[in-house]
Parts: sequence; structure tokens; C-alpha cells
Amino acid sequence: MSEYLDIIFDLPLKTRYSYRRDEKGEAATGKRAMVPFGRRECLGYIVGERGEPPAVEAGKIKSVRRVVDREPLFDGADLELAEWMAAYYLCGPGEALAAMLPSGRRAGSYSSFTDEGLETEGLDLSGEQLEALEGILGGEGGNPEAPSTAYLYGITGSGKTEVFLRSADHMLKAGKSVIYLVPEISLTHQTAEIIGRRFGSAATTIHSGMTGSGRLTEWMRIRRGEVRIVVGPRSAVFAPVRKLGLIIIDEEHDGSYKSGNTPRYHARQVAMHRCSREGALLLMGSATPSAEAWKLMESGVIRRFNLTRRLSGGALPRIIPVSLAQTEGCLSRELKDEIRRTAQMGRQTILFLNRRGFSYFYHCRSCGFELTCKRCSVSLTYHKSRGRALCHYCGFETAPPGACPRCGSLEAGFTGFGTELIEEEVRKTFPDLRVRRADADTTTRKGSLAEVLDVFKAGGIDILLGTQMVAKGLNFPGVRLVGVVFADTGLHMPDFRAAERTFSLIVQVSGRAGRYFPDGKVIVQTLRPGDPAINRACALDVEGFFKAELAQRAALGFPPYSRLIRFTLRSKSSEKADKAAERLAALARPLIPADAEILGPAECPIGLQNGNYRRQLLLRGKTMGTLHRAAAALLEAREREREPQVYLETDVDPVNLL
DNA sequence: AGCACGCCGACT
DNA sequence: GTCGGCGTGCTC
Repeated sequence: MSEYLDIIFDLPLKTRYSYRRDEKGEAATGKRAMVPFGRRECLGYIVGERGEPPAVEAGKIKSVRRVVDREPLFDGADLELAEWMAAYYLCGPGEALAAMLPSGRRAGSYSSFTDEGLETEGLDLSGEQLEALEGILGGEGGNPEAPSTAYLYGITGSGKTEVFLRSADHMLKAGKSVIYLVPEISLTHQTAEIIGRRFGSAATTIHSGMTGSGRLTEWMRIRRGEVRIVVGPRSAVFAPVRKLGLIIIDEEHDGSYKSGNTPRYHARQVAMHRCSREGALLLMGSATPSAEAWKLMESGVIRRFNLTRRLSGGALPRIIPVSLAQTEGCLSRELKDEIRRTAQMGRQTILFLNRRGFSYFYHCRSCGFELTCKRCSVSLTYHKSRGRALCHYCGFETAPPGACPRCGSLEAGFTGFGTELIEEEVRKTFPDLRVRRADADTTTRKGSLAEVLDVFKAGGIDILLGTQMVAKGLNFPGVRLVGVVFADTGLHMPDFRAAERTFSLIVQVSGRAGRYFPDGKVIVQTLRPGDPAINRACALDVEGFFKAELAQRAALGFPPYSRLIRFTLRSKSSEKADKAAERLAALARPLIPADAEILGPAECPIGLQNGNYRRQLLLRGKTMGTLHRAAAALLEAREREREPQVYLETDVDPVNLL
């Protein structure tokens, strides 16, 4: 009966293409097929079947080569989700579908647990935990048929995981399925192990590193309802579980929930959409929520549950901000003393270096003045080639002052820190201690990070120098001291989320110290000892931080008080990039509604990457609806006049503005 | 995104 | 005289 199949591709195309099907065939929707497309063979997704030929010349219609799958990979609900994603993230529906499916892109591989779950119950819950659990599962009016969004806000070590597990258990017992999201890399494995022990063969993990021949198999098991709890990183939000009852987002603030390539979806956004669509509960948790989540909690849209006490006897560490202003080099007297003392006690130190790279910011050694944009309140970045300081949001530029504009001191200028420098100094200062570095550069080989961490755990390292990767959720009982070498790095990023990231990083990192002893210590080195974000982090004052931060965001009109869509232009030629950016802005101007505006075009904070010159244009508006319409119209207008050798990337709700 | 078709410069 | 640059248009 249905002689034709409608197919979409993992390409930036909106169009569905119709093909004559091979045989009469059985149901094909939801399967993949190899088809001739242009002058090549492509794998496409069958999204529909039709009896009538499509409205194109009959001669153009080609035939399906072969249908690849025996069973469908996706159903109508999945397709609907893909279509929603395409509209929301301004990509092709096929691209969205490809990101959702296990075979598409690098969506990760799946592996199941074989043993039966044995540890059905964990420890007894504390009063706080119990109260939170009841509140979460009860819903506002105690109505489980109208679930909502809940947030478990609790300090590190306060037992969020156990509440997550109990919530999951509750849903499983009610016959529903659960998706449990964890940040990429470090946490996946630990959590997967716990879940595997607890729920046995009803559970599955998705880990992103491995490749397996049977990775579709687990996907199919989930679809058939044989697996009812799935643990994994952001792509696991698409797991095709039956009767979705709950999505858990652990460490909700974590940046890895936002995809770095097209479609640049945010797992939290997708989870919200899925949950409201499928009538499921969304449960997030963190010690340092994102500003977005915090605002929603304040306004009551998200129900908040607090965990305020650390379990397992560990006290919160003392967090001490230390000024670097008078320090030669990068290790303060206080930090050196404390490292020595810690080593003498036979315990360990983690020195935390946040991201390296281009933190060249204008700083006065005398009065601490820093050069920022008046309009955007982000650091101005020095541009060597032209000798100017620029704002990467609005494009404002100025000549860098020779003397400090505030106090007139000549000890002012652009400075920055590098990781190699720090490592060298640490080794020189402590020649007798065992020092190891664990960052992206030194641990590129798979398993080499795990090796370093194992050695560290076994006590074979005195000082671990690490980046983000050691900050997340890892527990090392031997650690007494955590040193944040230069807390300001994040603050100097020309990004309106700089303070939020810095704050959350310090709080998260401090959670690594003294988890099992009462004498944990954290030293936070900074050039801005008076900085409110740093001070509030040291005081673990999350409420105070967000009160100030949200007021600031509101005043400057940044998220969560507005929405953003970012367009990035890339080209080998800086002239072409500039021209394309100007052209894009010109196209955008007449399309922008009254309640929205264009920021830029400006050079991206990372203005040259891999030989590509990068420019950006931001669309900012009160609501996403009007922004979406403008952005869609802009993309359509641009399609008509192609810019050669210039690539355009679209990012809805950008998290990183680098 | 690919991939071919097509129209202008320096090479066996 | 051709090889090859990359601009532009299409893919059922």
C-alpha cells in the first residue's frame, strides 16, 4: 500500500526526501536506510510512509537501497522530540535525531549490568533526607499524577545521592522508568557502579568513551522496557525508556550538560521538555545551582529541598582567602607553609589550577584596579596586534592606559598565569615532595588519568596539580589541603558567567578537602581579596552570592533575566570573517523586534582558533519566542546569500561565550 | 554537509 | 592549448 518512504538526513536540511521502497516490505518508520542522495549513498532516517507519490517530478524519485534495521530505532514520540529540538536549537530535524540515537555521531556506547541487584537499601536516611524525599515524591498537593520539578540543594557530602537513589527506587516500584544524568568523565563511573549494585540488570550505563559492536542492543533493550533505569551523561537524556517517571540531573550546574556541537542542546532543557511532555518528575541537585535554577527556585517554579548537614562525620573545611598582591611568583607564604605542614602530617595536597590559557587582563599592582567594559561589566582583553583593549560582547575598544586610571600608579598592565610556570615553581619549592600533574595535556591517553588518581589514592603522590577533572565529585580520604592557585582566572574570562563559575568552582573544590577528618583546609589565592564572589565562596554563602549576582544580571540584562542566541562566524581569513559578521548584523537589524537587540558584531574572546578567525553576534531578548522567530528569519535570509569560506554556528542559550 | 558543474589563471 | 582554482546550486 504505502509505496514511498519519507527520509531525513544528518545534514542541516529541513526537507524530507521521498523514496520508492524496495519491496512491499513491512513497517519501516523508525528504521534507518541506505539511499542514493545526490551523487552519493547516505544513511537516512525513515520518518514516514506514504501511498501517494511526493509532489516532485516522477523521474527524480529514486529507490531505497536497503533498510538497515530489523526493528525501529525511534518512534513518533522520539520524532516529535527531534522536531522540537530542531525548532528550539535551530538545526535540521535529522541532525537532532542523529544526536538522539546511539548510532548517530558520538552518542556513546551502552553496557548493561548482569548481576541481580543485591543491596536493595542503603543506609538509613537522616531526618533532612527523609523530609526531602517525602517532599519530592509527594508533589505540591501530594498529587503524583501531576509531577513537577524539584531541586535538591545541599552541601557536598550531605547525602544527595541517597535521596536520588530512593526517588529512583520509588519510581521503579511504581512501574515507571528513570533516567539518571551525571556530568561527563569522572562521575559517570562511580554513580554507574552504585546504581548497578542497587538495581542490577534493570539498569544500564552509557559511557561516552568506549565503542562496542552491541551498542544498539542496549538501546533496543531500553526501548522494549527491559531496562528501566539508565545512567549516563547528557546524551542519556534521550534514552527511550518506557513510561518515563523521573529524570535526575546530578550536579545540575555542570557545564558538560550543554553540548559542544550541533545541535547544541542543553540536557536540562531537553529534560524539562521531556518531563512536561511525558508527565514525569524532574529532580535536579547540586551544592552550587546554576543561576537559572536558583531564580526558578526563588520564584517557586521549582520546589527546593535543602540538605544542610554533612554526613559521615566530616566537618566543612576552613576556607581562607589569601592575597597574592605582595607575592613574588605564584605560591603565597601561607600556601607554602600549609603544604609543608600537610606533608609533615603524612597527608596530601591538591593544587587546583583552573583553566590555563589566555587570561591576560589589566591589573594595577598598587590599588587592584581592573579594566572592564562599562556596558557589559566583563574584563577587557588585550589585543596584541593592534595594541588595544577590547570588549568581546559589544565590541567597545580603548587604548590600554599606561598608568592606572584610578591611582596613577605605573605598576599597572596586562598580566596572566600559565600552568607550566606553576608546576615549575612547585617542584622548585618542594624538591623532596612527589608532584604530579593531571590535566588535559598530560592525560590525553585513555586511562592515564585513572592511573594518576589511583597512585594518588594509594598515597604515592604528595601534591597533585590538577585542573577541572580533579574537582568533580572525587573523594580522596588522604587529602587535607586544597589550594586554589589563582581563583581569579575565571573572573577574568570575558564572560558574564565568570563570577558564577568562579564561585561554584571554589565551593566544589573545597568539598574535596577533609571529607573524613575535621581538619580540612582550603587556601584560595587571589589578586582580589575583596571580591564578593570569592569571599562568598570562602564563606560558603550561596544565598548571599546569588542575591548579589542575580541583581547584577538583572541590571545588565543578562540571563536568567534575558535569553540569548549566539552566532559564531569562522573563517581562515580575518577580512572574510569581519565582512560576514557585518553582513549578518545588517541582515539581522530589520528582523529584530522591539523587545530584543543585537550585541556586536565583535571578535570572539578566543578570536583565533586553529587558524580560524572568529566573530560573534548575539541576539538578546526578553523571551525565547520572539528571539526564535528573529533568528529563524535571519538564518533563512542568510541562506539566500552564501558567504564562501565562512562557517556559521548557531547556539541557542549559549553557556560558553568564548 | 558533500559533491559536481562551470567559468577564469599558470603550466606539462 | 589543458589542469585546476573555488563560486554556486542541488540533493527525492
